[in-house]
Amino acid sequence: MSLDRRSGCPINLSLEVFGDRWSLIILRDMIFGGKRHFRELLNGSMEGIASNILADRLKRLMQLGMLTKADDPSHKQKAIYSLTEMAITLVPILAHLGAWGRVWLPTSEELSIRAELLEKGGPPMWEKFMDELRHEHLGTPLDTASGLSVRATLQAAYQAVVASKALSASPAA
Amino acid sequence: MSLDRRSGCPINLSLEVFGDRWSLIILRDMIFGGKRHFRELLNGSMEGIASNILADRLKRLMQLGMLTKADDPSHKQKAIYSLTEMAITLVPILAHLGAWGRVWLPTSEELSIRAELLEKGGPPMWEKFMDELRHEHLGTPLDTASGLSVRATLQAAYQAVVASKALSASPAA
DNA sequence: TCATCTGATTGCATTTTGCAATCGGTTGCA
DNA sequence: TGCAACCGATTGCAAAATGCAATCAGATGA
Repeated sequence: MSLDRRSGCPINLSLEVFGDRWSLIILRDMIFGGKRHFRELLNGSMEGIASNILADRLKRLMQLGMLTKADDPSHKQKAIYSLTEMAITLVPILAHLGAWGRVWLPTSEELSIRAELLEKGGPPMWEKFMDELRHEHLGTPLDTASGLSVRATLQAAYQAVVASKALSASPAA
Repeated sequence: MSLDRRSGCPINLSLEVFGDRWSLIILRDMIFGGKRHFRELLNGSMEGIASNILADRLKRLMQLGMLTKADDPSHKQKAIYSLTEMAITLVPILAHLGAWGRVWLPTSEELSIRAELLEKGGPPMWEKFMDELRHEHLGTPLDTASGLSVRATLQAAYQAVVASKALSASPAA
């Protein structure tokens, strides 16, 4: 996990940033899950990252300029991690990645509904989402004043699928 | 490099397919470089992959359904690797990845011109490119009969930058 | 007071990687 | 016919990365 710089190829350099098994997972949880704290990332992700790997990746992502860290005013020990613009602009890549995975890989229905929605929303939805992330993480004003946030919309769709699956599994209570 | 299936999340599953340092590099060289043989991939890529890693990744990508392998009729020992539709549909992801890397990472000018062109071309150019790849690798007919192939276009742009840089480096012969 | 939670760190076994040398078979050329 | 060059790999080995569990000191809440 060093900074080789094997070549100046854009694809290669991108891979050197997040071409490992965990960096993008962490960013995914921050972007789509709204996770900001070490413990949230440690326990919250389904994949179960180890704490030493998480610490290493957070440090690395900060060195690379993808994250910043700040003290949480509400708790002297708590650190808040924020996405930088560099990380926020990964949203279209994550959207494509999710769309591709949904088509070609054995994704679970609950988890792929969000990828489907994000794909259907297209660039306008991605832009709106990035604006919301900038507001959350960089403190920029939200110019588009619209009701439900993209994250909440995606989460609601997920909950709906989970609920409907639970219902069909046990039709009567 | 096993097939964990840590979770059914589309992004996670995608990462389990090409979330390592070499798989996407190999696919990049096949897609953009037109490489089809083991030796071409071994010696052709700037990053210098080791032969055992290359062999391992080719095997793995075949198991995952991203590549197929066939005998080269012209040479009893030669194997030809082909992209499957699953791999060809990575083109938009590679385009986005290149575009992102070009903005945020210290890419070399020669190598980033292709990413820039591919980004500017947008989905229509990607579709044309994918059609050409299907023709090369899957034998499907080329419905759009247009002059220069996308790969040749990108390559020409690359050569032009290389030539202009060489000129400005040594103005007179 | 004291259990719990905070962001980590340490030690250790396992796995993956990178590198160089090598393999048996094929080909093209003299 | 000889032989160097090339074909797609394979092997051995050292170094690095990973996964896992235990642990840390300080802060917090009851």
